[in-house]
Amino acid sequence: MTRGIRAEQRERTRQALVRESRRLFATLGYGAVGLSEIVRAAGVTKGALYHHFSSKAELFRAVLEQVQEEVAERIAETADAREDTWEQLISGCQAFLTVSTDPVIQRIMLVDGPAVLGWSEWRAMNETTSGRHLAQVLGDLIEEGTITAQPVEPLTHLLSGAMNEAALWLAASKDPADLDDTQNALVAMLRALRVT
Amino acid sequence: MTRGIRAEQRERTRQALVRESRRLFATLGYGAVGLSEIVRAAGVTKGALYHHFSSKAELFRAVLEQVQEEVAERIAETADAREDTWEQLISGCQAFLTVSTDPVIQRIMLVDGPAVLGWSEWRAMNETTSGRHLAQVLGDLIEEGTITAQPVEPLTHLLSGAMNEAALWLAASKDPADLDDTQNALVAMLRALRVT
DNA sequence: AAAGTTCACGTACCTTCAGTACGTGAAGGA
DNA sequence: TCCTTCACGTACTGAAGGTACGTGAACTTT
Repeated sequence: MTRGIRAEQRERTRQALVRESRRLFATLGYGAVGLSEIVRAAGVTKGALYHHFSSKAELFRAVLEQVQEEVAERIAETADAREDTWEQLISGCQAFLTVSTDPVIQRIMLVDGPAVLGWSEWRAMNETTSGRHLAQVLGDLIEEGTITAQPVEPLTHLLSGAMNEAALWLAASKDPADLDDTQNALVAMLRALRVT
Repeated sequence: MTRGIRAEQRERTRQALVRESRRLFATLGYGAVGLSEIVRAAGVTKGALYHHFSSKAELFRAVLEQVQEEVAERIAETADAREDTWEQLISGCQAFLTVSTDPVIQRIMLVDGPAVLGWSEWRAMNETTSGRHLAQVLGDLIEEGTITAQPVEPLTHLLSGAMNEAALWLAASKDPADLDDTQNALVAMLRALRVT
């Protein structure tokens, strides 16, 4: 079956819009990028943009969704290589710190994301991607008795926030030893959760 | 000595601008508040606003500064009541979680702050207020041998980020037990830093 | 295959917003 | 008393996000 020449073209323009706006949002920040700049880079007009997205914020939302999925995939890839649940947690956290050092991911996912979409919506999106993996692993570890029985949600937010902030700092830091130091401190804190 | 009727009036308008914009930024968010709305609420015109602040972002910066100082003061108040350095850390962290639950502080300090001023500048401001207290106490604890010797900065960012995110979650949560659960989990993680 | 319908845009326009240029009148100094 | 300074107010501008409507090619129907 042919996919239809029209549907094909539609998908191409949509992808061009997402791709170019992702690049511009990442380098200049959401607020500093105008729609005219985006459509010029994508080779279309504002009419096309508003045919695909109902607002600038929703275009950003589409970009953020793409970024989130990429991050989640790369983390899951690393974590799922391990058999032991505990080691999945450790390697997953380390993978997050490594991946999130990318300035592109930083600006879109960690800085502009909450401000543009509002924190609660940003949280909800996170929950469906990389946040779910963390909560899942933590829940497994509690169930198998590796870490102390306790509510999962507070723990998830504490760790997620710690890693977000650490990633932002690491990206701006110059000393390459900082990454090691941070990972060591993080692992020490994680170990605190284990039953003795 | 008279302070001068002109300097007095100047201060009054400036404070009115900061006060009203703080209220509006907190309720609607930085992006959704227009300057016209602010000057109308403050009872002045845009000419006055731009006489005091060179841009909308710098007005926000003044507001954020005020909020940061208030938060830092309230935390220092709680922490300094304790003699033991370790207990200063614990009570300070708990105070932060309590204070930062205020939605006004949330939106300005944690959500819009990094996006409007950029993360690095936001970090720098934090460092001069509440962030300094945390780094100070952690440094003291390392020096007195209470917690394991390690670089202070990674630790500071991990904890700071953990508390920021937890505060945002707590403000949105409905179960009052969440606060206790979070504080327990946080204290458990802090205890992990102690030398055995 | 011809006529009708849908749809993926392009064009032109509107509204609102941050920011600026300049005027003004009262406060302060000489 | 005259001159200067300064804390605003007024009027305007450019650009931004968003909208109304037109159009031609792709699909559907008969």
